[in-house]
Amino acid sequence: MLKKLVSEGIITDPSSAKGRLIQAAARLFRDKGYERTTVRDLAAEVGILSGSLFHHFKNKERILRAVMEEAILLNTETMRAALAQALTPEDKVLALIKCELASILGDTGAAMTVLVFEWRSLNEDSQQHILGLRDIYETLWMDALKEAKEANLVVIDPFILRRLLTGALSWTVNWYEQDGKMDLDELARNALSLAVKSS
Amino acid sequence: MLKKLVSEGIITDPSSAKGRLIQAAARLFRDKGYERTTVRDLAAEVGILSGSLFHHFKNKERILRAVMEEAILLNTETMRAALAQALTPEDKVLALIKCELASILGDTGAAMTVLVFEWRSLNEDSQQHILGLRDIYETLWMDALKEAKEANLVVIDPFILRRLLTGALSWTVNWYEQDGKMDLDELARNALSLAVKSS
DNA sequence: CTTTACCAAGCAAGCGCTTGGTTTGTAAAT
DNA sequence: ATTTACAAACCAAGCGCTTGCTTGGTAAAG
Repeated sequence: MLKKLVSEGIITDPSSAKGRLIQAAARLFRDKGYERTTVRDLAAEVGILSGSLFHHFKNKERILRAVMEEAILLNTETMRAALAQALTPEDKVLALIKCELASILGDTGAAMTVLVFEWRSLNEDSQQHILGLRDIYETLWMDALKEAKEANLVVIDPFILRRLLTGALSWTVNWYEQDGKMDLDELARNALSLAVKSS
Repeated sequence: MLKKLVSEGIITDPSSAKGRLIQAAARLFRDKGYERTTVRDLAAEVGILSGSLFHHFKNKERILRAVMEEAILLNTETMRAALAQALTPEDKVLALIKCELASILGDTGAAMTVLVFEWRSLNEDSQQHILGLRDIYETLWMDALKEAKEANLVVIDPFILRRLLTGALSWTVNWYEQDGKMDLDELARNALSLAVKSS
């Protein structure tokens, strides 16, 4: 999945200098916040001087944008693949919940957290750009929830449900412990029980 | 409610210079973020020079702390008052949901948003201090949810449920429109339907 | 011999905060 | 009623530091 996207030029190779920079930026932006992270912090993390950053990105904000963009693109593809395996409407919703939790709590977690918490630091153009990518992602969700609604699995309006779910799932980053007693699948089932009536 | 807390010295009078400063800070911190808001922005908003801020607060971080502290104190009292009126376990949960939504989407919304999004900008001491105030607030929630669980209104573990709900409700600040077709009560009922089985 | 990736040095602007002094509000003393 | 005393609120100026970013040049790779 990742390899395919890299070879297609959609996502930067994580082993390249630029790719390592994006990953380091995701971690730093999550841990210290975008504003509190200096270009010197960023450069030190990948072993270069601060001025050299601007060979790869024209300014600091573009680094933030790249972090967010690659996270969305990767997770949209992951979700599409998972949906292809799911059969029933309930399976699809569960698959989406699992994917979203995995993206938030797994490898791309730093970038996803940045996507949620550092939105304001993007300029108008970048916000518009990322918003476009998010629309694709959100369409996958809405299609699945509408289908669940038609199957009477869901009582609330799908739009409202999606938004309440977005909050509930995003927030897990603030409390869920990867090594605790509850594994990701159980968390996903708990979240599903909020959304659907049966099961 | 507010008057009582002001007269008891728990909350700063919003019409005083310091009070207006706290309210302006809440708005600016929400709209631009804490780091992006300068002490000059802050001072201009209340019509003084930047240096004069430090007569009221010893540093910028203390302003952030005051914003958060007063929001929690006020909303804890509001919740306590609402709980006193609720009879059944389901009523209590609905009352808490309404209170939390009102605090996020109403007058104290700016401060509550800051509380969620600017946590990292507090120093260690302040985080500890605010955490203590949050514990009181959260205890009210946990008592109500445990009661609902015992009454078989709730299937999930109350701790997990509270955390999923926290996210779902906090997130409303990013999409709910005050003047849209759905009023706060209907939103609250939708949120309740996530949490409890009946109704 | 051109392109890519970096370094070395530093600039201009903006930041939080300090300092010393002036105004304003308040209340007791005359 | 006027004066005296004092603290609270604010101004004017600017210091020391950090910030994102630029510039001109070098090393290495193909």
